[in-house]
Amino acid sequence: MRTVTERSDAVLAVATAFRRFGYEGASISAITEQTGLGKGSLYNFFPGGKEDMATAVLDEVGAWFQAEVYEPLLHEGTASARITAMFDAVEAYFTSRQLVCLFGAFALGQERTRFGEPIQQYFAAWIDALRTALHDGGAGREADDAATDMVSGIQGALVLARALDDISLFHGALDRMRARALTLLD
Amino acid sequence: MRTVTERSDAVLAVATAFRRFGYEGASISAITEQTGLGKGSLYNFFPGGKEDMATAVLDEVGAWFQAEVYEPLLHEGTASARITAMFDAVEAYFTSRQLVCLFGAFALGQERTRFGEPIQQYFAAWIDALRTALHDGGAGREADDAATDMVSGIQGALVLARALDDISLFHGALDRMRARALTLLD
DNA sequence: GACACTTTGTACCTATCGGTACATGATGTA
DNA sequence: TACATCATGTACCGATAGGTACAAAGTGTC
Repeated sequence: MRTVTERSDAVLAVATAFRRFGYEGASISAITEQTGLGKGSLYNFFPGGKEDMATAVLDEVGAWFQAEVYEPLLHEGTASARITAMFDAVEAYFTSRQLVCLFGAFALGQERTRFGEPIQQYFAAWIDALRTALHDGGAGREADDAATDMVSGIQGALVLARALDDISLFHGALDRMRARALTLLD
Repeated sequence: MRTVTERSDAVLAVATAFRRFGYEGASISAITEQTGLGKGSLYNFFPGGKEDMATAVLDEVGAWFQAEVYEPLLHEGTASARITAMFDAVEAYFTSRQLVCLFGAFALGQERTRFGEPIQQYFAAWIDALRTALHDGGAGREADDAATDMVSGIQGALVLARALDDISLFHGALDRMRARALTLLD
């Protein structure tokens, strides 16, 4: 029997493959095995091949962050509630995805050349939204540095937690950042 | 004319190739072009092939950090001088190496499986040495978290500075960490 | 149930992958 | 200067890379 898939499901499956193998390490046959999709399906959904797949994956992840992280940071509730919600969302997101941020991982390799624009956009939008929330909460001049430090701190925590294979390092680092954010407000 | 190289020079050249292309992205022919060494030389110096090259590179970098960062953190001068020296050394090191920490980059990809042990060793030794210096300087119970936060913070700053292609983000982040370290001492 | 359209598996292509073999050239030591 | 040792370039290998072509099978619409 032949199972039929839609593109949006394929994107999610391919994202998992990239998280596991990296961009260069994800050969088409590795993607095939990981996702259960044959070459026919992959090249049907992504006519541009591997680069097309990666673009679609980055788009999907970027859209998710836009809707679930950046937008809420700008609009809903008090500043401290918005910032707490950001940490909660991000913690749950990466915890369920092997502690891999594809944008961060791509930034460290030569993939940065190919996908520089979406990578830049992802981090710039994140820092911008967080800075706004911090500013709204009365963080004043510190908002700028604090926003970059927190986004950077999350990336560093992902690296270290993976390196030492200890997820509690990730949770601990986020807890301390949450606490620091709250002291900046009030 | 034939130019003759020694292994230690080859290791440094190969390291540059891995920084530029990543482990999976560094094909033998790419390494050949980047380093100027032919296959004959490469497989003479590194009989085990690519994995052998990476092991040698990680060994070299690990030894450099041991001698230039961890040891000084444990021995020479006052705690604040030792910690300042660490930040200076690390800042100069990564600035002159395209803002790539090979251990961090490998930790984010599937290379982690292959090189898990040296990766773990690198970060554990770093955190340990820094914690000791902070403790010596009177940081008390905070020394533990501060040490992991700083090592993690450096990794995050590398990611973010590369992602936004803005080296000043790296310098700025390190300046703030230096300042924070000093407030923990005294 | 006919028909257009999308999804899927398979066979096949060329280029490049990592790696080996080995003759030739350079180097240091006696 | 003879000789052992180490470094180097080149030719070659099978396996796999990413990608194409296309016929068969599913799916939605009327």
